[in-house]
Amino acid sequence: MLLFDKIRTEIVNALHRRYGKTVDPDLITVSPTRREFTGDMTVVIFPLVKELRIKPAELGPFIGEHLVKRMPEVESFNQIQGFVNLSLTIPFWHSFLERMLSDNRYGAWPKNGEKLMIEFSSPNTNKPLHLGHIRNILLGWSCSKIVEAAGFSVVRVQVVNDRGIAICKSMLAWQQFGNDETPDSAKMKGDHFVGKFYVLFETKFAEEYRQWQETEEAETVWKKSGDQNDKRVTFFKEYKNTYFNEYSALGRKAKELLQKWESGDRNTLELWERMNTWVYDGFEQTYQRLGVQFDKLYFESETWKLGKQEILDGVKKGKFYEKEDRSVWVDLSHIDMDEKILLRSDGTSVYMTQDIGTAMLRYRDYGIDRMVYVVADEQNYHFKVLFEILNLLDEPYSDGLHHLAYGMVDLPDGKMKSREGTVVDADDLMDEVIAEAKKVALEKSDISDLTDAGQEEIYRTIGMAALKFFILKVNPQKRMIFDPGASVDMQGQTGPYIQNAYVRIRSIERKLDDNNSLGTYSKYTDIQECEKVLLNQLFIYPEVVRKAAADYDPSHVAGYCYDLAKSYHRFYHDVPILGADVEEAKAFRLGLNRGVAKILAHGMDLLGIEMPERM
RNA sequence: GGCCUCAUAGCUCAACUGGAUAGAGCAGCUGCCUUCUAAGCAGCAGGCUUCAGGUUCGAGUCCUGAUGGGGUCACCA
Repeated sequence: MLLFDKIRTEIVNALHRRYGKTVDPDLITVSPTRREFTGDMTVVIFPLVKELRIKPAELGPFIGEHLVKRMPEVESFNQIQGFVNLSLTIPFWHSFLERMLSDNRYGAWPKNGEKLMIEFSSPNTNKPLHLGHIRNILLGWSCSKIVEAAGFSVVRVQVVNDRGIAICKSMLAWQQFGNDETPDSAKMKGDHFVGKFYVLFETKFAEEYRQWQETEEAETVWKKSGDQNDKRVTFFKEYKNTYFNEYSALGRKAKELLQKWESGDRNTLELWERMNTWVYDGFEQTYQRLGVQFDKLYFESETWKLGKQEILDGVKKGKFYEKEDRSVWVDLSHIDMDEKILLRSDGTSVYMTQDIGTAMLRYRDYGIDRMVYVVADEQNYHFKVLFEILNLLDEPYSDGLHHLAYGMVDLPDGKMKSREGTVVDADDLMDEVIAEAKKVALEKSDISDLTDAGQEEIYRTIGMAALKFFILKVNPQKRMIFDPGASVDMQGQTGPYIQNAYVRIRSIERKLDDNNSLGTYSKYTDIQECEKVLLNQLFIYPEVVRKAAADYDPSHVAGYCYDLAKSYHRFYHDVPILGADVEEAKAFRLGLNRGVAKILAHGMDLLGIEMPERM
């Protein structure tokens, strides 16, 4: 922020002139003054004390007096130990408010000329989206908005995992037990419909496996395993994968389908396309309800063969090496990492191969400077390796790679497990929060003069705000516990609480006369504590955006919006706005009113949350 | 077991990246609606920041170790 930098520069110059030493501006921390002290900006001078070997009792007054003298914005200062608190002048705050009200881009930073691609969502096409995806999608979307506000051009993409054994399982189950049913005939959302067959496959397979365990063949396998320390049940639990690959009839058929798909069998491809289309229809509805869009979809069915050529080129350049069995590896032991396989001995690709190819393809498509992957933290190592490899290959964007790793979402009683049916479905969840919002609204609010559609729209807005805010307020890195009960809370540190502040503002605005002018407040000097707090917070906003973008962390914005709303509620409670005793106070408070509304709406938009006019 | 990561009020989360007396919400208890939307405001209570050392003017934050969660160590994705 400009003022912060100005203060730092002034101090550096003054110290240089007085003591003949040039100090690093980064040594000087300038931050908003904590509420319990008087002042607006605080300079921490401890580091300077150390550097210059001058007592705080001498250095503090010197810096304070200098800033008061040299900066017209600085009115006075006080010092407590190593903290110099600066108070800014009232004209400064007046002109700030005027500036932020008239600047319709306030909060956003100028274009920085860089292009950033962000990948999020990236679902499999065999199951509907669940709570884990929701965290991913909300994070991805919000980050994309935040970095956009911080000056980047943004490309939003997802990689759709539309191939592989999983979708083949759904296809097989549909062929065998589907009776030509379709989402229409079953009156189901497409993704749920396909997911139903995936589950059906797993059920049938589990049944088959259980029966097989009674056979002599199974008995022989068990005895041969030699691992008699384990219990029989434990053994077969772990043996499941091997069974699928070597003995299971269903497993064999599913793998046959996969082979047919890979060899381009027409019937298989048709079915595959048909079922995937159902799934996309379903996903699209979910994305729309979540309010997110993508600029480009990359499909694994199109990218899975990419990367192989680059790997072979890399071998020629000596970046990778081939083992005796012709598999290709990269050696990262020089940076304390393992060897990693890049091509199988039969020459086929692995996940890493494909990711390398996809990265290159994206660069060709868009010429990006930065690439952000929103993927759960269980894949930390994978991305570490991927980035090292792209680095090794001297890819032009390799300095701008970032894995936005977020923690998994747990339920109050533990992990979500599909096997135990504890997975929280995305669509159900949205239905629930909206229903809850409606319930609460029917108790507390009076919007009955609106049309039914208008009312429903408000319930939707409030419910979605509760859900989104509940998820985004948590630091992405951290594992979070999702308590369904708490997620529909509408009081306290919640989305609806913030919306309520906005609605109060809008209600006041509506009561204003048609001439939208606020009146002049330049004579208003008796700024109240609760007003000062709002000014300070509005002033900080661009810095919050910058920091959230630098950290790829929407929780900074969420926390900020909550704090601002809280300060507003207090302001609203403590001072009359329309009924202010003097004209300039009314004008000033209306200005604050409007400024807060503007920033709340802007900040919440960065979180992908809409603001209602009434609630 | 190796590596990575997390641990803050009963619960869910903050703490401007090393700064002032660690803050919010929920849950519990008290007050405040004839006045701009009470989905609000104010107050009470709740803490040896998991433990033990270290670094320095100063540590929830950095270093070492311990304990306890989670992740990852596939020619799976």
